[in-house]
Amino acid sequence: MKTDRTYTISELAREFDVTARALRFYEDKGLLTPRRDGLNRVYSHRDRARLQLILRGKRVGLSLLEIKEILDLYKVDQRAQAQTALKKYRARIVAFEAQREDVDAAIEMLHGYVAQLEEILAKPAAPAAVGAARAFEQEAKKRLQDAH
Amino acid sequence: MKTDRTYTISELAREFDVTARALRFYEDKGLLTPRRDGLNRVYSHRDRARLQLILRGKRVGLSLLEIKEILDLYKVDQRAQAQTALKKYRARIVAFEAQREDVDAAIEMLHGYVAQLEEILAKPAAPAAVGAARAFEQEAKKRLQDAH
DNA sequence: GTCAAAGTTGACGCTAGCGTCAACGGAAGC
DNA sequence: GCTTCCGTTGACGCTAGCGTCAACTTTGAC
Repeated sequence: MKTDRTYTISELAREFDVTARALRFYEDKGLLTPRRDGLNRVYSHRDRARLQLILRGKRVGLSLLEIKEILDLYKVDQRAQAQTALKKYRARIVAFEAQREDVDAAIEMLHGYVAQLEEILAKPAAPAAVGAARAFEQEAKKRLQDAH
Repeated sequence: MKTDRTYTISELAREFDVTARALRFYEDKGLLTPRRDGLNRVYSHRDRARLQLILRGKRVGLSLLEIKEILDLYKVDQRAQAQTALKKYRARIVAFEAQREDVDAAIEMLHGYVAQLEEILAKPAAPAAVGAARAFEQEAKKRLQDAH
């Protein structure tokens, strides 16, 4: 596993579609600590992995501080700290599971909306009963409103 | 279904554990539009439902603008608009599914961390081989570090 | 009447998470 | 030499999402 490749700041920025400014910001906040070649930042394979975790954390709605906390729990090497780390991780898991439920609910809701819109669009003013179609639309609209 | 009960601002605030300030803010941003009794806001059962959606949206990481967009798509009543609404909803569904994957991945990751921490804690300096236990801890620690 | 509780509308403040200069330093091509 | 990238460190700016007064009204209890 020769993963000793390194990256420049703009390489990483391009790869993950963030700006170099963001990477420096994460460093300021202690989330990344690339080595230096003179002044220039040199990102290792592990820095890259951390960045992935940071971005994933952001996508699921964590603040940079929360992400840092999670990453920092690795520094644990005493038993007492391991205990509290464990607690925190477990709490996070519970929170994430709740969030997954929210996401699932949102998806379901949107599927419902989509289905209703599809129904409406599937009725392009029926030739034999325009009035009936109109009535149906009104009804569908009402249901949409009521869902609100 | 007699759901014509109404709510005051502080009732809703308490129920959903947000501040009255937040509710007024959502109104400013056009996400809620309660009726008025003089100056006082009167929230209906539908306002309450909208609030639930707003908060759920926030929990899954949507901005207030995005939430408003989704809610506003209901106002659609022309076919052309229904088409674009449909597209937007579908795009949202795709985005949410990606987010669910992120959440699942995060949960899995944390489960991995927890398992490793539990292993460490399950080895309280074995009586017959303290040295070996120490070595194990070092190894476990190394693996944790490498995961980073 | 008056007193407290709950409501109202501004208006200003604050944090997070960067974007956007400004001013500068090598290194590489010509 | 000069220019052109790519990088650096400040420093200021900006938006979102409220928190927090301030100053006032309305309403019910007593």
